[in-house]
Amino acid sequence: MRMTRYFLPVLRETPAEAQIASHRLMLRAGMIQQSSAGIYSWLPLGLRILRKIENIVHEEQIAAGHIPMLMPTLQPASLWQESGRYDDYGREMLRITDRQGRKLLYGPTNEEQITDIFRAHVNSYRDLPLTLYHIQWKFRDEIRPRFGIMRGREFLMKDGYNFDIDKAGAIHSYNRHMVSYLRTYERLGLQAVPMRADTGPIGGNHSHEFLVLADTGESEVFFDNRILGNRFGDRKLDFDNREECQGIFDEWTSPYARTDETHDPKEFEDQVPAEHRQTSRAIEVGQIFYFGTKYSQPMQAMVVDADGQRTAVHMGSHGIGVSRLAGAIIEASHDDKGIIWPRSAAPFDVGIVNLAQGNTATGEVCDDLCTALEGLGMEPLYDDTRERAGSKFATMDLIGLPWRITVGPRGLAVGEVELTERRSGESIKCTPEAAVNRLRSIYTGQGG
RNA sequence: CGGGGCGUAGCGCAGUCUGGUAGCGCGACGGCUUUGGGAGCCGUAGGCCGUUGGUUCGAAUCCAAUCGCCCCGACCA
Repeated sequence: MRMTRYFLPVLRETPAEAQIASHRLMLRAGMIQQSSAGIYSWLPLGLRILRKIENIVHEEQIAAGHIPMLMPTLQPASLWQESGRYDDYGREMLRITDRQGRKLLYGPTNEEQITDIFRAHVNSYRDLPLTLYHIQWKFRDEIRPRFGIMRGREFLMKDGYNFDIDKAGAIHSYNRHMVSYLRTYERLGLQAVPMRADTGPIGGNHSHEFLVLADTGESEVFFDNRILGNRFGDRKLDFDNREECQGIFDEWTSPYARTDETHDPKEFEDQVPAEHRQTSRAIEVGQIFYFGTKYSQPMQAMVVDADGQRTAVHMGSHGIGVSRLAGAIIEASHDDKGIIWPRSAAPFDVGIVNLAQGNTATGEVCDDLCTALEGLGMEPLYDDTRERAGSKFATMDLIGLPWRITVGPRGLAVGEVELTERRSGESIKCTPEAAVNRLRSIYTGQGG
């Protein structure tokens, strides 16, 4: 992508309303623009990041055997009256009346909607287990939206719903979600710690939240810091194997880890040696619930079991805040110059900086680099503007692409460009071909 | 919703107390000189001072209402 043909409205100064790093940097990097309180437009760069995160979430859900679909943003009030939540949910629910006087609401979550779909089509235990999910915009009319997209009113969330014949099956679904979420966060370069949580308005009696440690987080958390060494890594796993999933679940949930809602100071002291007790602020980036028959019972989502008896299905729901993850990654990965994207979420893979726009030699090399990188399936962002070097570097640092190739007349005179890693700031000087090869080996593990 | 604050050019702000024809920096645009870490000089464009009503000869400034936004708290992906 050539920058002169792109839309990248970066800001040199920080808008006054932005208090935390992610909000500041998202505005400055031209990722988002506020529309009204807690509601944002996603500008082209921001959209790319959102899509990258979404894709990873999709891949991990599908790997776990979950099935994608899409439900609407607007739901009929009648479904929520059936579950009893139309009155319970309170003022966070945005209620809308259409021209016919029908009551609608902008969905804050989709338990009712999915249960309605399920009960219309599934009648037998033979069709279970089933887990459906979607990634869709949600609206919660927060009392006080803040911190940019971290606590927006409109936000993009992946929410999944499992249907199982009994509690044991639903607990396996719960564990499977735990594993799929751990893998998702790890791919995004985040260390998210599962912590025992309250169930809130979703209800139920079994829930974990996933928290990314960050000073600007809204939650206070208490945990055994030995859990920070846990990595999923590249281990293989059969998601249908209950023991394997339970093993991963146990591995990640046996160390003490609680949010302030469930924290018990006495248990903390009893279970965790003083040198491992840690307290921190953290950002909640996901939550999983098992709630049994809370919705299936009132909404009559029944199947016939192996004995021919009609029985309410056991359900759970599972959410990852996709738009919030964009902010959480920035909170966890930035410096005073700007964002540092992990490769998996970066809007472009590499930035190409032409230091002498208009110079035939540098122009040709930059064009060739773009062609070569695109040929390898990478996405370069080519700064072909007439800005000065300092300004171009500052922009690249701000938007945080993992790699930068700098092409200038001085280096080209000896046949060299410069390949710089954003995270470490380390540079090597090499031929353009060598730079491409280096990136190829990093991105595909091939060549050299 | 309780408490605090703010709406003046695309962005950051001054001017408001003490009423008198709207200013600075950055950015944009044009020219010249520069050109490997946010250049220099000269010039240009851009504002119903959030909105409505009032006081006044005169309102960004005083008064009232209203809309919006931000921060702290209770709620949440």
